Formats: sequence, C-alpha cells, structure tokens
Amino acid sequence: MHGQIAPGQALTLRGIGREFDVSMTPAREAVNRLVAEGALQMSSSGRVSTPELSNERIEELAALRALLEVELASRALPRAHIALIDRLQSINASIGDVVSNRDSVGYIRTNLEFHRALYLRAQAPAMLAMAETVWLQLGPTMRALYGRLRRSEPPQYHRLIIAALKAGDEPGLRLAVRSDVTQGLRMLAG
Amino acid sequence: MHGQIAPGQALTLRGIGREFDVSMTPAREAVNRLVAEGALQMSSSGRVSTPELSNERIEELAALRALLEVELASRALPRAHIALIDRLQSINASIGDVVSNRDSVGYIRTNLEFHRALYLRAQAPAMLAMAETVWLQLGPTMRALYGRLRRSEPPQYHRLIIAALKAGDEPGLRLAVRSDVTQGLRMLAG
DNA sequence: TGCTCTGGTTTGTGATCACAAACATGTTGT
DNA sequence: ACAACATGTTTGTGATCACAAACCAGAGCA
Repeated sequence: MHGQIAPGQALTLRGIGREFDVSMTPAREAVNRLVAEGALQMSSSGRVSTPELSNERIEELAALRALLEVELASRALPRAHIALIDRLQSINASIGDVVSNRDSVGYIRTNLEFHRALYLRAQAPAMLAMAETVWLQLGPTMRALYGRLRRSEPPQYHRLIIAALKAGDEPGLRLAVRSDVTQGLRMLAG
Repeated sequence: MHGQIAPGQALTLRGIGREFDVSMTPAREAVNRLVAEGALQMSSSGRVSTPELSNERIEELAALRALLEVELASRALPRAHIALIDRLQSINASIGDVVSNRDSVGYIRTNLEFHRALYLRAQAPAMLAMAETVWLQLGPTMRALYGRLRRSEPPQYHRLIIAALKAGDEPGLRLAVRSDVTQGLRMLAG
C-alpha cells in the first residue's frame, strides 16, 4: 500500500518466508489474502507479483477512489469537530517533512493517513475497507508516480479539504476530495 | 454469494475439506480469501462463520451497491446494444420460473446474473469486482431477506432498467438501478 | 547469429503431523 | 440448584515433505 514494492516485482513464497523468518505456510496465507484483494496478481502457474497497471486500470481505480472517498468525506463532514481538523492540519504539516527528505514511502503513508483520519469519522467501516483495498491496488503504482513528479510541498487540495470542513461546505468538500484523488493519478495515466 | 449458507453459520476447515474431498490446506486457502473479501468473519481464535450483519452494516452495504452499480450501469449505457437488452429480458423472464419454485438460491443467482450481464458492458473490471465483493458480503443476508418477503414476480425495477436502456435515458437508468438495489435491503434493515 | 532442445533448479500445491488454544461436557462442591 | 472446575475433544496454526509443473541457462544445431 505504501509503495515499498515496485510494480512488476516478483515474489516467492520461500523468499517471503525467509525475509520474515517463517515457513511457507504463513507466507502463503498472506499472499492469498493480498491476491484476493487485488493487491498482488497471480499468474496461471501460481507465481505472484505486484501488478503493472494499464492506463485504463489506473483511470478506473482513480474513478473508484473518487466515488468512494467523496462519499466518505461527505459522511464525515457533519461529524468533523475541531479536534479532527487540528489533527488533519498536523498530518498535513508532517507531509512537508517527508517531502523534503525525498522519502516516497513516507510521503504516500502520510498522505493516506490524512485521508484515513478524515474517513474514520464517516463511521462506515465497509466503505473505508473498500477504499483501502483500492489504495492497496495502487500502492506500487503510486511509488512510480512519486518518482515522476518531484513534489516540493504538501498537496494543494489538502488545504481546500480542510477549508471546506471548517466552513461546513459540502459541495466544496466533495470537489476538493475528488480533485485531490484524481489529480496525481490522472497525470500518471496520461 | 447466492445465499446457500445462512447468516451466523459456523464453518470448520476439516468440515469443508471433508465436504469437497480435499485436505485442510485448500480449505484454508479458500477460507482465507473469503475472509479477506469480507464474505466470512473470523473470530480472534480463528473460527470462521458467515457474518450476521447489523442494520447499520446492511445500510452501508446497500449504499455501496447503489454507489458502485449506478456508476457501472451508467458506463454500460452507451455500449448497450440490442443483443444485451434481449439477454437481460431473457434473464428477467427466467426469474419468474425460479420465483414460482420458491427457490431462493436460484432467485438470488438469477437476479445477480441480470446485474452482472449489464455491468460487464461497462468494461470496468475493478469496479465490477468491488460490486461482486459487496454481493458476497450480502449473500447470507439476502437469503434471510427472501424468506421474509414472499415474492411472486420478477423485481419491478428490472423492467424500468430495461426501459431506460432502450430509451438511452441515463438519469432514468441511474434512478432505476438505485431503486432496485436499495429496495429489498432497506426493508430488511428496517 | 539465432533458434531449439535439454538438463538442472526453482517454485507452488496439497497432504500430513505436532502442538497449543479453545470449546464442550460432565462432575464436583457448596 | 447453581456455579466453578476439570477433562476429553475439536479446531486452527505453522512446519515439513513429496511431487509435478514451470522456469532458466547452456549446449547443440541450422
């Protein structure tokens, strides 16, 4: 999810087992779960690797993010108190740190932490789980994205999201979330 | 997905293995995948069972169905030729057969087949996969639903969906799909 | 130089086993 | 009568093994 593995990277059960000092069995279980969620792809012969997403697939997943996350943000809006907004601003500030360190994994993780903190207030665990499944599918690709656009500051739309939350402006919030979610990925697919 | 298992039904790895004449290992893999997709729940001690969904969860999953399936139908609309509409009408007719046989599993399966046939035209595999994940989570609950409302005819909204497809009426299609998807589940939750 | 075959090696799969935790059941004590 | 306990059984977990399929590199040939 955090882009620690590049797209197309092959994985073996014995290799994963060695890496985490377990036998093949727990590695198999973990891999099976990730395949079920679409985070890893499995060839007909059973070999697993991180997926290399086509442009069509990236656009589809971006559309899914927009669909799900706009709804989650909308549901979180009436429950968004000042403590949440403070926390979002704090997370957003720490994105600046990782950005200056050229830490792509840290950037992705902190960015998703921003979104998750907001969506947790929606009280919609199944919907949040689906959004996280999409994040999981996009993880390796987001790493590649970060390599292309050399960011120097936190995402601009995060400020708009916070502003809309403060103002209780639902249409503005929906637009801001949709923009934030599709912005980067559209560039990658194009 | 088809409601063959009632909500709250407990499953054991050895039991599944016996039922399908395999050892625990393939049963374990299948169960793990289904747990990852939310189709089965696993207690802290590792016992698995079909979930008994709370009303809040049912409403959330209904909202997810509406969100995803309205989008899928909308994407399928420009590609919906006469052959697809014929097929949808054929499937819809066969719902009448299973309904008269009080065959709840057949009813659920045919109903989902109707939706899948439409959504396949959307050319959005990731989105369709998410919709099917929701169906999977709702499977046991839909069986219980069928027991309460004793249907005597195909879903009324299926006719509206077909009519909207014929007319190329996107707003009408969205409304019809949303109604069809939320109608039954709302009754179950209420 | 490029293609095909052919060994050896790697890899996933399913089965089986040992073990500990959890469960159910019957017993005992108050 | 009821609760606490003890015991025997069920169950999931992780490890290991045998095996077949897939992969890969090098040799041979056109």
